[in-house]
Amino acid sequence: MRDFVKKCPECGRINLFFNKEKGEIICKDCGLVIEDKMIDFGQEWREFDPESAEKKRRTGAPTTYTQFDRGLGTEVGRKADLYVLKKKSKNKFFRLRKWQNRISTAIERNLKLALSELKRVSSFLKLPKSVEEEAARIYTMAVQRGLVRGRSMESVVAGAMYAACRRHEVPRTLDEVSEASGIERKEVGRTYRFVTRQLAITVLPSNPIDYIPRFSSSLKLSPKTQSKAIEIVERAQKKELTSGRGPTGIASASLYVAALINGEKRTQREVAEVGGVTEVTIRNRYKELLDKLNLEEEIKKLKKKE
DNA sequence: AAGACGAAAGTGGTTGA
DNA sequence: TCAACAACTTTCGTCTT
Repeated sequence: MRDFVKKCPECGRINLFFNKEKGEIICKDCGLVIEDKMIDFGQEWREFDPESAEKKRRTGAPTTYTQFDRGLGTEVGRKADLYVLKKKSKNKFFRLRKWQNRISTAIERNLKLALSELKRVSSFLKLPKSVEEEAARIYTMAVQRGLVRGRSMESVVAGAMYAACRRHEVPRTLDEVSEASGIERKEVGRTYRFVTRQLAITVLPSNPIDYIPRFSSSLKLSPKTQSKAIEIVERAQKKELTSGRGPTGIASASLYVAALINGEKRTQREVAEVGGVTEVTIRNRYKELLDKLNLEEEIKKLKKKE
């Protein structure tokens, strides 16, 4: 599943992540999508003559959730079409168009607005297209179920974004989504929970490891330290030190320890900053890690060298 | 003087009666 | 619906480098 191919052209790091199901390669560091839409273009049928080929083809324009009507909308014609109609059908034409407009204005206009907001937030967070699609899908379902009532459109968009990130294993913290969307963190969390519950969307508890590449690069730590941190998290997970704890806290503390071991010390303050947790949390996790993982030896070794 | 440490009180959310 | 509870935060005083 995890395949390290080459360097990311954007940030030069090697955190490329190949996802076969979604058909794309993304950089876990900066979110750049390197390869997208890796579809198998082959046909699964054979054409013998033009006639039967026509019957077998069944592709049209691709559908997408980031277009308010999935690119499938039907429009009741414009005035240009009118002159070919007779009087009776003219009335019908106007009636139909009136209804068309009514329906459009209600749901679709809201969707249009929301999706442009969604795109804004998504590009701010540098998210791959597949996540944006997912968020759009979630938002669309939320609208259809009337879950937006009583909530601001922006907050539901933010909640959908957050959920989509989690489902695609490229988690952003609540703080990051909050910053990108201009919605309070509490509110993002609230709508996220509400929406996922109402739509019965299952979201796996996020893995601390998913946060490490990004935190690591904001702290400008070496790849060596980064893999050390991942190793620490994995060891912690085996000892069940991670359940029930906030994943960002664990990721941050692991990075802090890893940096310490490799002599790239960062202050608790700095690590806490990028991890979106407080120093106290770092300290608590840090202490647990030292206690249960006997990392003291490694740190002592380092001290002797100096 | 800055960073690390830890105690204590407060916050928002989950859970179980 | 309410109270108990766990995780995390805020704040602040003390210790270490």
